[in-house]
Amino acid sequence: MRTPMPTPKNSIEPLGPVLDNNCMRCPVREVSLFGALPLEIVEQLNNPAEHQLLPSGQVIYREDAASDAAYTLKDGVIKLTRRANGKDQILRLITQGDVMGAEGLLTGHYNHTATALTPVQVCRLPIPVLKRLQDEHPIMNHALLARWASALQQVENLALEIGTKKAGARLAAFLLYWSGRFGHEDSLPLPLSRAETGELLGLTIETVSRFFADFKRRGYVKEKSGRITIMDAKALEAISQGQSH
Amino acid sequence: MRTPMPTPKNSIEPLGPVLDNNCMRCPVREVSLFGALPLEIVEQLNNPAEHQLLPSGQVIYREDAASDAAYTLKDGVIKLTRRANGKDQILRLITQGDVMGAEGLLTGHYNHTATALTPVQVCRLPIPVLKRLQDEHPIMNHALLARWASALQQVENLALEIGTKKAGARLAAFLLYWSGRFGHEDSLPLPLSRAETGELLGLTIETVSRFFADFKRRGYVKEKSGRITIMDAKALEAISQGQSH
DNA sequence: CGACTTTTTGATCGGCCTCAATTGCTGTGG
DNA sequence: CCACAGCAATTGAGGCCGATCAAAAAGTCG
Repeated sequence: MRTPMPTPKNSIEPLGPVLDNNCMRCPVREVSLFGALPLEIVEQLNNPAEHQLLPSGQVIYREDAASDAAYTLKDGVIKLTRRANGKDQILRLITQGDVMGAEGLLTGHYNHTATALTPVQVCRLPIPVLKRLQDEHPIMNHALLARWASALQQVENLALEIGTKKAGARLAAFLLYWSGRFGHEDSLPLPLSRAETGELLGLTIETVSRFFADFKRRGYVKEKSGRITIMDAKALEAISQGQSH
Repeated sequence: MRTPMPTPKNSIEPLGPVLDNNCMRCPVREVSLFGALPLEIVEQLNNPAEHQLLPSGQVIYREDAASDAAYTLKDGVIKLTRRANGKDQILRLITQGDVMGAEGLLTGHYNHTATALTPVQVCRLPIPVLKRLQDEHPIMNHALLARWASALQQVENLALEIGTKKAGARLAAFLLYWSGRFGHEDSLPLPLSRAETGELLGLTIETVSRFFADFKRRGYVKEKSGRITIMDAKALEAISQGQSH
């Protein structure tokens, strides 16, 4: 259902089967769970079959399904959603280096549905392997703890936004937050449709579209084929704090 | 505000009557972080000064303050809030056996303001002690991980509720959730004011009051001096799923 | 009992949703 | 290269839900 994107965007390069499956050369190894592990352990882990290139729109796992693996995202963007009352709520956006699905370690099933918003490269980590690493390398627990804490903070921020701010302020805050993840570039990918942005912020397509269009009209943001540029962060900042008009 | 609190803040000194400060006899030891520890370690930990009895309304720590300790709640209810746009959002309700403030382990500061909603008994755990336990007893990390995962799920549920449901459904869902925590009793304490319920659910005092009054009129709930009884869980369940009227 | 706070109820307003139609974009096939 | 189909995004009109403003009623505690 995805694919407004003409280009694979963030992909390191290959569409094709040519993946670099060597953990030692993994571009996100240091920031990943394995950053904490000794190099020789990482070498043992090397299992080409566990590296996957998936197309945009692909569902990687589903809410309530039995969990067999956690994933580290090497490239692309993934949404984690849960469904209530027939409505989907995006609870987290996964970007490069993030871990997802690790809740399977504790509960045995996934808490979300994970869907690729762009073509993605993921590293699949079977739960039993993760369990073993956890036992053999206590340091791994620190890494997991840090991941969990970061996830908790993200969701708390989301609840705070949705619970306290109105539509325009939520959208402005989200754009600023998102730009913070790609701060090094002038323009940044925004692989969320209006519908998905709404599912994240607890708004309808139309409301998101209206405020987005408004921001563009005022020159606060530019948008072109799935990429945006923040033109006036100050203004967005003010709006996100409720000083509208 | 809650009860006007005559007392200072983090006073080590227990105000009330003599507490049973022995960890070995602690009613929540098995469910607490210490449940994982060998008994002889727990004995060493025994430090009477770290057990506190605090009055309702007491602020235990504040958002952004440097964190010196985590806490286990032995008895009572505590709200964890964050502030945005001048509005408070309750992000979690802490009940017996829950741990709070452990984020200080990783970030060095608290992510919320913790306020007692009832008189509470807490067990104070200095961060350095926790760090040491973490190093010396890797099993402790499992306990922490489980706590973090549970907190994450709670907040995700909150975000899901606020993001996808309307007022009446949110309130009904909350009442059911809350009754789930005191399932063994027929009537259960609800130590949240209408204002606080609103801060949790992203609603105003008046909206909460209106729906609450409505539920009572219909006989779905009874309320008497801070305690409620769920009379018709089925009906509330239906409402929480959007099948109103 | 009397002062204060909290809750309830009413009336009105505004923001966001809903329904509906138009415009714009992207990829496809003639 | 253009026409067209199929979506996504935009824009408009109207209605409902919940916020806001205001006041009365009920509960709490000295």
